[in-house]
Amino acid sequence: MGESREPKYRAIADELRLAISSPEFDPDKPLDPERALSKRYDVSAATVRKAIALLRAEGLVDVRHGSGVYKRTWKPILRDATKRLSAEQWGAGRAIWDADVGDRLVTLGSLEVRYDRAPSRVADLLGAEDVLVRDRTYLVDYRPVQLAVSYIPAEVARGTAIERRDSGPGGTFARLAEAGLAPVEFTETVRARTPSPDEQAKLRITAERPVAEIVRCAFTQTKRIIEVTSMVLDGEAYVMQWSFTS
Amino acid sequence: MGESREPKYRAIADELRLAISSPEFDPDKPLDPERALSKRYDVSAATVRKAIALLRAEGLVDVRHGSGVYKRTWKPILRDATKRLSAEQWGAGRAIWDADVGDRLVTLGSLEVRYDRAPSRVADLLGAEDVLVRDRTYLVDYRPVQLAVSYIPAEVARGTAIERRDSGPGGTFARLAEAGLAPVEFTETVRARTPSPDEQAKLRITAERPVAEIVRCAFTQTKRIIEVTSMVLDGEAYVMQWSFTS
DNA sequence: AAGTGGTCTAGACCACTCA
DNA sequence: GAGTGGTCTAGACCACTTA
Repeated sequence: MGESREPKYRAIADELRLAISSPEFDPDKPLDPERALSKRYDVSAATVRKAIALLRAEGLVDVRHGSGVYKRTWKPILRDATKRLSAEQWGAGRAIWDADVGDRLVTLGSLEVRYDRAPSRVADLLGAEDVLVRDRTYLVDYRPVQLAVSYIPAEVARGTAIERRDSGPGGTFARLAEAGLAPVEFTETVRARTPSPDEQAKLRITAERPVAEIVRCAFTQTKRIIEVTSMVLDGEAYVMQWSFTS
Repeated sequence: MGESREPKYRAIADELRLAISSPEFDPDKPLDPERALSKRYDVSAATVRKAIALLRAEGLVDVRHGSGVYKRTWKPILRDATKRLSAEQWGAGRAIWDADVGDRLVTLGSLEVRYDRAPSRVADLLGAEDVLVRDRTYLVDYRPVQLAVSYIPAEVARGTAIERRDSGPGGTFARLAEAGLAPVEFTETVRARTPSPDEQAKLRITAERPVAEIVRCAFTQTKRIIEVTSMVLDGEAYVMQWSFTS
């Protein structure tokens, strides 16, 4: 009996998923520890671990080494790239996912500004090797959710507020506009992938959890790429949105 | 000696990653089998498996049960949502990733058309419970890379070519236009996440490999949502792109 | 100090592919 | 049938958190 085509670790993952999906499940209390689950389901510890690894990849639990496995409570952040364009008119109040609409406290975790050589791909896009690099991390509720690195040709940035940590009201784009190089068109290129070891450390996620990588090119009126930004977002933390006309 | 903060399975993954990254590595020949690697590195089979699981999540290898582990050779497909708008002018020839520009053979793997009840979220968006569902799978090189499910209010689709498997020249949108319901504005909402068991089976990927879920709402001139499509893309197979103005 | 998750071993047996 | 990956066991020891 027990048809059991499904591996044990998947069956256990299914049960745990169901258990924590209840709204009554207290997110401040850990799940039963691995050893207890191992006894309850009468399987080896390794099998329980595989089940938990699955839930972890799905973003349903946070694992704290030495402490326990906790239900993850997280409302994703809505990143609306084209908000200024049309979101209020077309998309408002019609969200598919239960996401916060940008009003959540997104804070700057760290910021480093330096002159450097651009990575070859970025250099190709910008048509410049020497660049100003603005490298930063964003936090929500003290949790890192996004890495962003911007590249601007050094000749453009030199002597402007762009090279200061605080680039002033309106930020980098406002300064570019003042220099007659206002970005008017943007292209965002996106991949869903697994994080590099470096990104895992900075975002404090495991190798199994997906991230979205967004590379944004900002074009001036003369179709010159004036700024390139590479962003890496914790996949579970964000919902991204774009609007466009046919 | 042997500082070795790095777990063995990561070190082995690093070595294998390096080995297959060589352009000379023959993608038609499998890597050395697990048992051989286990001997070579003097570790248990489980440790080798963990290393290979990592490469698999990164999309670097394809594992064929009973056959072996193969280097994955795959150029991602460029999905340019706003191509008609501006890609030729602004983005052309300036790609960050080495992607095929849509000319690759993307074929229909399966297509099912039926009338049904809409999932509650879709019903909310459409303002209709009874819908025509167009459910399809797309292949590239005989490999499933995308699942797409479209929902159109039943009252709109009934009696038009939309309810036929072949919806005619220009497809569904052309038929909607003929009915005076041309989609003119689109909102695409995107998440990077892990696939559900069903999606894993259909896309033939494992739970660790990320997918991108895109929900597209098509608006008519009167700001009515006339069509909702949910797409699930193999994250490693696609590069997505959007363009917009400030 | 006690309890948690993280890594690892040395096996066993099953499911699948391929010549 | 020989060889491959997939699941699983019953341990051991280490790293980290909490009190």
